[in-house]
Amino acid sequence: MAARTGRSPRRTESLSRERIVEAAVELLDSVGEGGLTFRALTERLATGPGAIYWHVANKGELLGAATEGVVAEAVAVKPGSADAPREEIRAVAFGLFDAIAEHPWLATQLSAQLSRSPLGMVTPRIFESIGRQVRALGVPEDGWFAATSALMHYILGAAGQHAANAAIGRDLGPGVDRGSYLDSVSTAWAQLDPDEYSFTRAVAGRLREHDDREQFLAGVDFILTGITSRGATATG
Amino acid sequence: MAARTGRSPRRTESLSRERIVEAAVELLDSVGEGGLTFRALTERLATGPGAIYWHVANKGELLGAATEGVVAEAVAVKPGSADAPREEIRAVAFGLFDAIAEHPWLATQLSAQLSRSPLGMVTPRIFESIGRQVRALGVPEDGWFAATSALMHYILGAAGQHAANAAIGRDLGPGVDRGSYLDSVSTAWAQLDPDEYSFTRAVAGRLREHDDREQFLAGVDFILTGITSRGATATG
DNA sequence: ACCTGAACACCGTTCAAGT
DNA sequence: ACCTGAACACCGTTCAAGT
Repeated sequence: MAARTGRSPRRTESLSRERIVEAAVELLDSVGEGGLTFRALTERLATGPGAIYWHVANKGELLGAATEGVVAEAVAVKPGSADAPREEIRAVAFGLFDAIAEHPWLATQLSAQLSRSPLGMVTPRIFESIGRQVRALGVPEDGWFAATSALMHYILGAAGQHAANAAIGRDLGPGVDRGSYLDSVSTAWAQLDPDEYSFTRAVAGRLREHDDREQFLAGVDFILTGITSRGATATG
Repeated sequence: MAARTGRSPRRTESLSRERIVEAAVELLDSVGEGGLTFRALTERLATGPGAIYWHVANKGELLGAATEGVVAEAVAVKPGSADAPREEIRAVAFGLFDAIAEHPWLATQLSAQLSRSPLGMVTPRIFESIGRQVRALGVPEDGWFAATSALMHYILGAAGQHAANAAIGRDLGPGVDRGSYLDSVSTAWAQLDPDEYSFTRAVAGRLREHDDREQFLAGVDFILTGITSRGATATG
């Protein structure tokens, strides 16, 4: 039976960049962005900080590698599928949506990462998987760049914000479920100043009913409609 | 002439939450997100950390207040204007776009802030200014929430990513201008693997030519088209 | 009520020394 | 080539003490 303890201190495999990044992802997932420290990492890997710095330049690079790994997995095309382009774009969008929901730290990291290095591989990877479907959609070539950029920006932005909202709902403690959390926000919106917030008050009820994924998809579809509608590719 | 030195150590006005937030914004603008430390803040305000903690609970609250102040200014409706709703939405979008371009730290903070407190005033403020125009656009009531959310998500997401890109261009050092930076990214994209990145390679040239604001606006217009096209408000 | 400033726990990173 | 672990500079935050 010799049950393995969850976190045995002995380290059999030697350290590697791969193992370090893996541990970083686990740490990010389990304790959040603030929980990824070199102290926690050295403990988990049963080593010292110097050993980590031998494989990784600094914390930023480590976060970059963690982000790239998770994103690569998320946007990977499922081998069998050859859906219509619209469906493929929805699939890529949901792939990222779910990845961010599963790894909430991705949201922050993606915006940080896209900024730090468009020369890195994260942006091209996402851009490519969306762009291929835009092309397949029959968008004229001079509209490819604008269409793909708009989709990518929306998907990353919206997925990040939905994930952030979901994270609150999760961290409320055992007594509060998602429904009652949305209720409280909805109620707060309904009590805003009637002059300054007439619109927000009017839709406060929708907040309670809305489905995150459905709403995320609605945005993707707005853009798809805009992209494929006649004349949409004209500039200016 | 008794010229006032830029940063005299004597502090005439007494400390206040307002002055602290103001100094935080200045610090964020001038030295970036990493530059906002309580050390730097105490020096600038000629005081001790305890004094700041008397007015502000912690660093998170300080960042929240800085964000809210700048956003409020950005989305404020210009009194004279009564443009068509489409133009108003473009104006709100550009207001946020420019605010983020001017205060790059806003991008990170907005996603952090929207997440931490939809009960706060940042989200409703943006939501309201966009939503009023959506209503004026004649979108049927059951589509208001989805349309406004999609626009808000796109605007915040895309503006943040454009600003991040712009920030790189800015930080390249005196020798490198924006044009040659885009050239280098464009060249890197053109050299990606032809099988894995056929689309990205094909549009690499567009990267060099593209105008950030124009492209940002194109995305807004895609969504506006999607929102106002027949049947767009039908759910799932 | 408002401010001072030393002190605390913790962080990322370095580096001489080991194998 | 790869790892150890003490040490360094810096961070956010606290709190007894002053006015």
